[in-house]
Amino acid sequence: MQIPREKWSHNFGEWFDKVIFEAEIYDYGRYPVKGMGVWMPYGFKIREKALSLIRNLLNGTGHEEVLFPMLIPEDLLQKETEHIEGFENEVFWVTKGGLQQLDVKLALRPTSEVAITYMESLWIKSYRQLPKKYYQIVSIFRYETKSTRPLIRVREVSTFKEAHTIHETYEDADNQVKEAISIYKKFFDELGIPYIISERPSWDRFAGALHTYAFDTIMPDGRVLQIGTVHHLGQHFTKAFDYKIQKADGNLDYPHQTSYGISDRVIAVLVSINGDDHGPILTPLVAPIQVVVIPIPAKNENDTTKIMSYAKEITQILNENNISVYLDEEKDKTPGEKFYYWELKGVPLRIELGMRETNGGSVTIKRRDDLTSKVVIKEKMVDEVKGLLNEVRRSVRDRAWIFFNQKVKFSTDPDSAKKSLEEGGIVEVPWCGEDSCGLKVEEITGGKVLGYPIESKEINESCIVCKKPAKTTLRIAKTY
RNA sequence: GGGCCCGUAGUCUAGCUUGGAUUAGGAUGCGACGUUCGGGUCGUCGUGAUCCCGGGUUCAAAUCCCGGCGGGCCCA
Repeated sequence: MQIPREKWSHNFGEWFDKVIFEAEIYDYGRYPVKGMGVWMPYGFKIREKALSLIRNLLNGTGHEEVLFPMLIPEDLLQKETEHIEGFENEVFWVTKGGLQQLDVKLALRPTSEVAITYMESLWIKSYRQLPKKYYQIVSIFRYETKSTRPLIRVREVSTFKEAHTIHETYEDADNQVKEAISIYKKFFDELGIPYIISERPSWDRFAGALHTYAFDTIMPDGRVLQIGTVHHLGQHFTKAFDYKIQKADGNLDYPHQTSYGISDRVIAVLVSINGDDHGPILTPLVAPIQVVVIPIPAKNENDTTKIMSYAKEITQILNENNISVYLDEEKDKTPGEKFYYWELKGVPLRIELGMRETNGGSVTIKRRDDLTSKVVIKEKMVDEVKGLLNEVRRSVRDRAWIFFNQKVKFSTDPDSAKKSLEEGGIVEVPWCGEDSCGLKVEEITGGKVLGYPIESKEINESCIVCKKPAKTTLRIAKTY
């Protein structure tokens, strides 16, 4: 049996707000500052699992975790004019200390390029110290004025996983960009989040970047969400700081940098991507509880006592085998009520234990994703549970990719492109490579340009706007 | 950037147009007791609201007017 996905797909906004609130993931809209929410214990655990995955990936590739101050003085932020222009409308400022007006305003970091470049200029003087790869997981702030949304468009991104690297040459930085992309691929693959990677067009690059590559995914309602970005910064920031290093050949030159980051949105996607009308289905990798044990009381107290002690035994076995398990002993709730509750929490597997199982020395294991159940004897339970956790993980990931791939389409004329956009998802159109045509595409289709593939595709089509031979495809979508 | 809608217990909501007696009603949640328990059991009792904030009109404001704050939607 498949739980329907009506509300999930057709009424996604409501579904999402309800789920993160009722599943006690993120309390949004009640804390009295616009655009800021509270991570509740259950959500915090999901967040931690995702963070530990990215930490492992970054640590394993020579990145070192650091922690910079949250405040950046105005003069530092203004070192790089293009950069500040890209952000100036959305910076939060600290202007007072107590009753005193500050001489130098302090910005709540919107991102950390300038802060990190400044310190790098003090720490790193020679090519022999390069490459250097730093990262930090911190809050960043953006003064969004309207349409804030929980986890998706917030004023405080509370888990910005930002990496900053510095290199001797352009090529070294370019290779770092490739490594970053492969790290992010692994990250999203592990989490079972489908994505498409595009190079952002010139008018939509990160302020101060030579190249911006972005990971985008498609939400249940068909709108596209940016979930990760990788920037080749070139010498932009090091020049602004007039920061040179000694190169291998003895000359002094500005080092090259990259930066890349992933926001809270990854949690929004984790919760949404595998959902159905009963709630989310958390991939076992991030599920705070992988297995919930639900005892089914018997007709008489004596038997019920037996069932309860059997349930405890089962719970303990799973626990000892490193499976995160929770026994729902609540007496005043009926099993049915518990089923709904734990489905809303997205727990991937549940074990139902009644008189049948207790007498038979067996367990009934039910999958959250398709509600199929399996009865196995106690001795085989641990292997079976581990197998099923992997199975659920694989199966929700496949399902997510199928959903995603169905929503990526190709159009050669504006009308059908526009029509496809209305249906949601990403539309690829042939493009000559000119910015003017790219901007025109947004105008004639009503979509937003995501960018173009990193490896240009050979296509025998003519540009959707100017009809000259197309060099590549341009991806457009309705975005968040 | 332009336009529109909304704000009532923890949550959802009735009441607002036509101001006054509905004790601001209900559902859900929460607590207690009992009853149930292989997909949201039922009943009784209890708990819970500065009707977003400030000002104005009025004998009288949840209700009308103005401002603010907050939430949402559409267009660009």
